[in-house]
Amino acid sequence: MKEAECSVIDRAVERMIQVMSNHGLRITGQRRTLARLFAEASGFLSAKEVYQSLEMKHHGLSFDTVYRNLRMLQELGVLEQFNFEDGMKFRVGCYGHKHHHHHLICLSCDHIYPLDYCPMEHLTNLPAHFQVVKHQFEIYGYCEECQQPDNKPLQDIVSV
Amino acid sequence: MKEAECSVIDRAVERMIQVMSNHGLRITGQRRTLARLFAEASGFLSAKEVYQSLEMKHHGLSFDTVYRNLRMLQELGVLEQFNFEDGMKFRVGCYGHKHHHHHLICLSCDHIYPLDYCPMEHLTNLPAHFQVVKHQFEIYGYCEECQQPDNKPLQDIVSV
DNA sequence: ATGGATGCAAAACATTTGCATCAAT
DNA sequence: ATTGATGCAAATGTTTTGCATCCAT
Repeated sequence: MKEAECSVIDRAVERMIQVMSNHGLRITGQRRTLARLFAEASGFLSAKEVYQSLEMKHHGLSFDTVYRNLRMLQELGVLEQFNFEDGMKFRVGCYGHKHHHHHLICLSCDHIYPLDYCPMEHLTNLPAHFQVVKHQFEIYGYCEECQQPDNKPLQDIVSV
Repeated sequence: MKEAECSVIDRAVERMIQVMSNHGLRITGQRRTLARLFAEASGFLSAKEVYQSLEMKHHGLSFDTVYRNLRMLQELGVLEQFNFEDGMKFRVGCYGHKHHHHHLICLSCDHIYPLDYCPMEHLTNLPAHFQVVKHQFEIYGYCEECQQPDNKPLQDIVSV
């Protein structure tokens, strides 16, 4: 990893730690590792993936601590939380990214690809009195490596 | 309920039952009630809601039967399945509707409002080699009745 | 030293599976 | 009568909670 990238990540880590500290929370080793994990992560992480990653450095780690810290970081606005096909996942919030974007998700290998398109920017006929808080836009399918002719969904072959 | 609507629903029920029958599945009383429930439902239903609804007519109903039948109908393409904020929900598939659409979901009262806009129709820069199977687009916020100034998400008041 | 963070155990909740029985075909 | 559908119980997986202990402040 290049030095420039390191300092970007380091700054992201410090920013997350600062938020926790500003809120009177204590900076434990696990929270430091957790912050670094998300600063370095390119995409979304599930609670299980976070656990498995932290557990390498912190033996005897328990799942509830992971959940508690994920929830805490989400409530502080540091992490974003989204329901995917296979469960809840987390990533650093929007302002930690260059810009807002969405994702193509491969149903076969679970890889996530960024999509530089946001439907909210193009949406015209939104009802006037709905106060938008957030939105979710995900495209599911098969990436180049995983494309197979027999990956066709069942709907296409059922006659109704 | 008007007669015309009844027959539309009746036809929807018969169509669903026909699909099950065509696949060699047996038409039990519960499956008949289940088909009618979804034919009459306007929006999405959770497994729990389905259970509670069926349980009124079928005493001693068990949850696993509900799950088995929901999964079966989803695999047959009769039902669509989506992960919402508060868990998995089901509704009759697209072709059972007038046309494809998305939803505005109220975070306060859980009501779902249709949105006649599909981002896939306007999407221009989709990577060439991604084979799209399905997509998800939901807007979360507060509907007219539920709007409150203090419904602001935490992110807006946290300085990072 | 104080109070928040942790690990442990156990609870809560949603979903799935094995198996004996029951009922649609 | 055959075989799939059901109810029951128990297992599984995920997330939460209570509590004693530990450690960052």
